Parts: sequence; C-alpha cells; structure tokens
Amino acid sequence: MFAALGDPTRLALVTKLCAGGPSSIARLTDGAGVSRQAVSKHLRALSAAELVRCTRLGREQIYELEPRRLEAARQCLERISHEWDLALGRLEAFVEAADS
Amino acid sequence: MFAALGDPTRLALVTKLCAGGPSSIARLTDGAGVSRQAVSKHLRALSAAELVRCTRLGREQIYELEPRRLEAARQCLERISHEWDLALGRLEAFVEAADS
DNA sequence: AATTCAAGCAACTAAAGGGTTGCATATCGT
DNA sequence: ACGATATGCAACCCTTTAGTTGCTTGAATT
Repeated sequence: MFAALGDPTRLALVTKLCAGGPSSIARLTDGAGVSRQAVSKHLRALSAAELVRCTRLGREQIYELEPRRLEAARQCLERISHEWDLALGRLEAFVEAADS
Repeated sequence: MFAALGDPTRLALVTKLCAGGPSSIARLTDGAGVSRQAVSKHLRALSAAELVRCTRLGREQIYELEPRRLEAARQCLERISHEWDLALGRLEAFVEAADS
C-alpha cells in the first residue's frame, strides 16, 4: 500500500478522488500532466492495491475510492502511527537515561 | 515518505529500529536477507527522507529513528487518515442519496 | 450511417531501483 | 604493529516502472 501511494502521480489521483468524488479517466487525466494511458495505468495499479474501484458507465470508466479497503488502510496507518508513538516514547526515555 | 516506506526491506528496517532501538548497520543487516551494502543503501534512502538519523560511533555507524521528522510523518498520516474519513463519509452520503 | 468521444491494447524507450561484487579505508583489540 | 571488523565507494547487472505513441474497439450523438 505504501508502494501504491509512493508515486506522486498516484497520490495526486487519490487526492483528486478524495476531493472530487468518483470520476472518469478522462476527467482524472485533466491537469495530471501525463497522458491518459499513464493515468489509466496508475488507476489500474491503485485498483490492484484495492485502494480504488471502477465500474463501467456507458463508454466511460468511473473510478472511485474503495471504502472497505480504504478503511482498512486507515486503521493500518493509525496502528503504525501508534507504534511510532510508543517508539518515540522509548526514545525520550533513552535520552533522559543518558542525561542522568 | 510513502515512497521511502514503500519498499519492504526499508519498512522492515524501520520496524526493526522501532522495536530494537538504535543500532549499527551490521546489526541491522542481520536477518535482513540482503547484503550489508543493500542495507546501507536503504538506510541512506531513509536518511534522505529524514525518517532516520545516523551518528558515527567509533568505527560503527549508529542509525536511529528521527524523532522530529517521525512525529511530523505521524501527524501527516493522521491528517490523511482524517481526510479519508471525511471522504468515506461523503461516499456514504452518496450511496444514501442514490438509494433515496 | 457517419462521426466523435472514451477507453483498451501493444510495443517500445528511458530511467530508476534494488541488488551484488571487489576493493579501499579506518578503527578496534591484542 | 597486525589482524579482524565496520563501513564506504564504485562499477556493474537485471528488473521494474513510468511514460509515450499508434492503432483498435465500442458506445453516444447527430
């Protein structure tokens, strides 16, 4: 998942979907600074990571954030965040021990 | 930062530093499954992302988590997590609107 | 039926990334 | 001083990946 979000273009796409809601490839391509195929590939990558879902609507392909997986990812982030908190706590303890 | 954590080896390194506290390259290499050079490179990458800091101690190079930056990263994760929360809320609203 | 617009597929290029090996350097212990 | 140890540096390889272009398919529109 970190890998999926590691690419700036993909992160921008997620942000865009976050802000603008579901939209087609063409619309997502707008302002992305890369070709439509590039965007399409990235969306497929995000789809493979299950961060995003797509449904066909007429001749358009509508991409949207995947709620379930996204919620899981969110919880994962919080877990890591929490672990880091603990680690930071230990680091402080270290420093204090060194001072004394 | 996502990119920095996107590689499994690097994520493992961070986890290890998280669990075991500051340690040398040699110790971090232990059980990493790749060569010392590889580990060294990854640590430099993490260092470039400022997720990690290193200080020389005799002939050893001691790497440790970077508290300040890590705290910033943690807050960033929480912010994103929060934004996703909002987005998920909007998605639900969407669905309900579609149902009605 | 003809045109237009959204997207897919395939082939290709260029660059980055992860990995290794070999050799050099500096420090520690004896 | 000497051998062992911890690391750095450089060159190289291989795979992945981000990106492009050209052509095709299929639905909308008129």
